[in-house]
Amino acid sequence: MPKTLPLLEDASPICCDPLGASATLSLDDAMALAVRLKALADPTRLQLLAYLLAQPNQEACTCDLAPIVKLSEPTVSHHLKKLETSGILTKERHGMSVHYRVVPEAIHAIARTLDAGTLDLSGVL
Amino acid sequence: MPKTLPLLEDASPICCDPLGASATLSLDDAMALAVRLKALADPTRLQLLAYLLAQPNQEACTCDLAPIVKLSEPTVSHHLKKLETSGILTKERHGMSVHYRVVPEAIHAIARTLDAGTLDLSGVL
DNA sequence: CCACCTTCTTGACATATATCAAAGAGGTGG
DNA sequence: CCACCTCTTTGATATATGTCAAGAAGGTGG
Repeated sequence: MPKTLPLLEDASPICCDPLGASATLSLDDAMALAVRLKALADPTRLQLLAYLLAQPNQEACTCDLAPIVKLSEPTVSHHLKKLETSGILTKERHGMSVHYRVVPEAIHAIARTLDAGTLDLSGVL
Repeated sequence: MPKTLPLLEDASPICCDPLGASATLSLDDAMALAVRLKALADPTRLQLLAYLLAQPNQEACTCDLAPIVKLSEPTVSHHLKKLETSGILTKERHGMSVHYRVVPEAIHAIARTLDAGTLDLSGVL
């Protein structure tokens, strides 16, 4: 008999109803959205993205992007890869250099999900 | 004489113009936006937020939120604090319990910044 | 094939983050 | 004041992430 009043042995706090109902956002969906937001949630990547958005065709090569953020090229390459694998950029070889281009729909889809008021994921997955 | 052809000793790659011009997004601005996006970029916090958004007044107490994500209360408290210090939630004591409430304008401002096409920060800072 | 340019991968390291158990802080009610 | 409830802080730990140097990979041009 460890406690003075066992009361509800298992759990169930008193302050509020269980209502463990609707998870509203499954863990899978939450992780999928989090991956995309994580890709954006870094100052370096935001600077790279802002630069790309400001270019005529929203594209640039790595050698243009590295000086912008004043980091080593391997580091910039790492960031660009993260943006690419999240679907925010596409990459394309042009001769020796590689051009990264913005995928505006990807950013739009994330913005719309946030603005929907319910974190609805339709259109993002 | 380490190299066969020194050429351009300092730097300046050949592939593209320097054009180191417009940074388009200052490091300060990029960090400010990154802090807000980082607050959202976690599956647990997205689930908490989705639950709050689905509540009548977009608010709930910690004891409601912990069972939703199946994590310990200290951990949930940590996540809620991160959302609060990013301006995405507000907190308010009601007797023994603490109620967290969504600040829709904060989420809206982030969504608008992403959707603007230039990562313009007006309205977010 | 060789020298060179651009980009990427690997390995190493420091920092940041998510998580929990234990203890503290704030509040209610006998 | 004391027992209890709710929530947060602290300390510890494991994992993830950002960064660079060094070297590899892909491509161009003599």
